[in-house]
Amino acid sequence: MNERRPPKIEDVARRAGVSTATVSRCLNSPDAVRAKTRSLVEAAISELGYTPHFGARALALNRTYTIGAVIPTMENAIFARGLQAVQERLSEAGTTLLLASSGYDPEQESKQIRTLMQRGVDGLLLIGEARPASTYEMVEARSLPIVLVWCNGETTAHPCVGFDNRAAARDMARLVLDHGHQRIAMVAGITAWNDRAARRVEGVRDAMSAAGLALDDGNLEEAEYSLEAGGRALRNLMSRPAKPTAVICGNDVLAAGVMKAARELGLSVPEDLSVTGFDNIELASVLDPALTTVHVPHRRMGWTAADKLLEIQSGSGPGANTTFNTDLVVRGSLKRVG
Amino acid sequence: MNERRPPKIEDVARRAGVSTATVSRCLNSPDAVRAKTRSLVEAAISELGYTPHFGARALALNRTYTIGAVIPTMENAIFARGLQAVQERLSEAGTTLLLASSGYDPEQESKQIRTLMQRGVDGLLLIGEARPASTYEMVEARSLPIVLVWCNGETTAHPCVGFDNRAAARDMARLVLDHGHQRIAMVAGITAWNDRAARRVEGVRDAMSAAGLALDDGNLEEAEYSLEAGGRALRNLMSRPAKPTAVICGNDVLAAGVMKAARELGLSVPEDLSVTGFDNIELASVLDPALTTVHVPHRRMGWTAADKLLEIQSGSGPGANTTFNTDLVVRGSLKRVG
DNA sequence: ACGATCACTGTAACCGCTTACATACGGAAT
DNA sequence: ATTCCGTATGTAAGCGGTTACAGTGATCGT
Repeated sequence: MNERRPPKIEDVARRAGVSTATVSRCLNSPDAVRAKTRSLVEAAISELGYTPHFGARALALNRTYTIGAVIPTMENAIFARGLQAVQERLSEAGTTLLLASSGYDPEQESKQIRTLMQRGVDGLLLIGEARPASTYEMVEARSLPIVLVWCNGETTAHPCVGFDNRAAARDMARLVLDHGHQRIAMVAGITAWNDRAARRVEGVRDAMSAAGLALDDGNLEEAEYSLEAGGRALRNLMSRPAKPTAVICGNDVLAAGVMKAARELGLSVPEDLSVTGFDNIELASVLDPALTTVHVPHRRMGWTAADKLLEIQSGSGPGANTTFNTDLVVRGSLKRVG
Repeated sequence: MNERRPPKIEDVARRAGVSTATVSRCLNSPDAVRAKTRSLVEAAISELGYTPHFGARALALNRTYTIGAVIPTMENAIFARGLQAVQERLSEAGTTLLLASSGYDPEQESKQIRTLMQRGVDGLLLIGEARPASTYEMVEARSLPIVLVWCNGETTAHPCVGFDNRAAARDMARLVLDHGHQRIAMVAGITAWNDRAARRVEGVRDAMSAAGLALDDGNLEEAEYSLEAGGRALRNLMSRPAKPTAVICGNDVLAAGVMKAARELGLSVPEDLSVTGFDNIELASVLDPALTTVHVPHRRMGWTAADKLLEIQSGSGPGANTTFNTDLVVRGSLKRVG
């Protein structure tokens, strides 16, 4: 019943006995108005419960205090944690995060970016560097600030905050090799339009070639981001002549799927099969045996990305890329052989 | 370099040789304009790459085609999946989801709601029913449509889409009792301002009382939503005189923490200790043994909530609450005793 | 042939806020 | 006292859409 329209700046002005300009100034540059006037205005504001109209502000300023992010999926924990960090930082700066997801599909991603741009976001946060040139062009046409996360800028000039996926995967593969494994297979994420997955494959390949081993159709499986896909991949690998003694996975979820399938195949981990993951999500620590994986500093990545976005937005140049170090987390799923 | 300002409706009008009103009509009520004119305008629009200014639209219509949601946390999968579904449905209807998180803190939640309201969201989606009256009042003052999820409206008149947490927990407890357990403990989520957690405790208590058993300080632990907290809770329970043979957990994450801690304590699940969860997140199926838990139809809940929100928004009344059924998922972590 | 009716389209007011510019005022310098 | 200047405030023109209302032809009935 009580649906009276919300107060506007004019109502505040009238009540405080000043002009709308003064009210606006109280809100946007408080020092420009005398302390006495200001307290008058502030009283009126709180009595009326006034709050500026978002659309009107966006129109007048051509600025929304919103940054948009497109992540591959909300359903899995990897991005959620990083984004949570981004959000924390942004909200300290009075900026809101508008979140969309693409389902790992570059076309969907482009569509979502378009939507975000229509809503006038002040900046864009995207995962990884691999996407069609047309997508980048669309963003550049509006010269929107953009920051890429989870990558280190190997193939793009856009500012990046992330880590070296390739080096991290190489380290993990070396670790597995150091444990005496020779028949090593990899279950990777889908590498098409996913540079994180692709770099991880390259990293593993680097280390294996250096040891005189090959990673090829015979011992490499790509699988979408799910437990089931990981399981299928393992079954495929195990149906080949040279069964691996270790499986390096492109992420923890695939590794969990692999471990589950191994159990179903009657293989015990790590006695019959060593398994490693990537990301170090919570899941990794509750598996039995616990998963050997690569720890990625999600939260620091998120904070830094947010900071960088705010910087760029406020005019200062994008500055250098930020590349974090990753750490190997050695747990029970990896065993020495030979 | 190419930072020319985006085209406005006037540019389109000029190019198509019509007035801005006609362009606007082409966009908003296409039937009101002659087909020939329309194609002229549409051509101009696509040549210029015109896209309406969000803020201007919001100002003129006093409507943002945005609905806001506040969830306790993005970091865990339960809400992510439901929200993903909400988003899918909304985006089909041309509406965007603006997401915020409260960290399970009612004060934070209120703050986030305020922020969303300032941004002019057309509706609100909240988790659960328990929150300070002042929060509800704030929303009602602006007569904003609101839908609650994950609950069944026991304590509120607001429209709800969810399930009966109490009944589901009761079913689970009965199942455990039917397996012969007598010394049963519960590790619940924090129940303050969290009706889901509270109802689940009540449900377990219902079933136990009916069996002549008590759930009290001696065999009930509350723990925040994390593996570690679940582990701590189990250690507490196990340090008491009457060690339980089964632990019913308020959610899967706590259950995973309990199972991990059990392992560390040298207890094997389910031989020494049965464990059950709630939510049936992916995690439940990769645990070893797999977790007996309650399946909740997250996706359908999300879809339905989105539909209801759109309905209310478009004027039709809120209609009845929707209550989904839950299912017990029986897996290896629960064993018969006695 | 003429007015009535209908289907489109144009004009311009308005949505609520910001801000360039004009104005008013008080005090310091002359 | 007059001029000048800086500070605080007011006035009003946008920002880019939507839409009530007015206007314009074309069509139709008589």
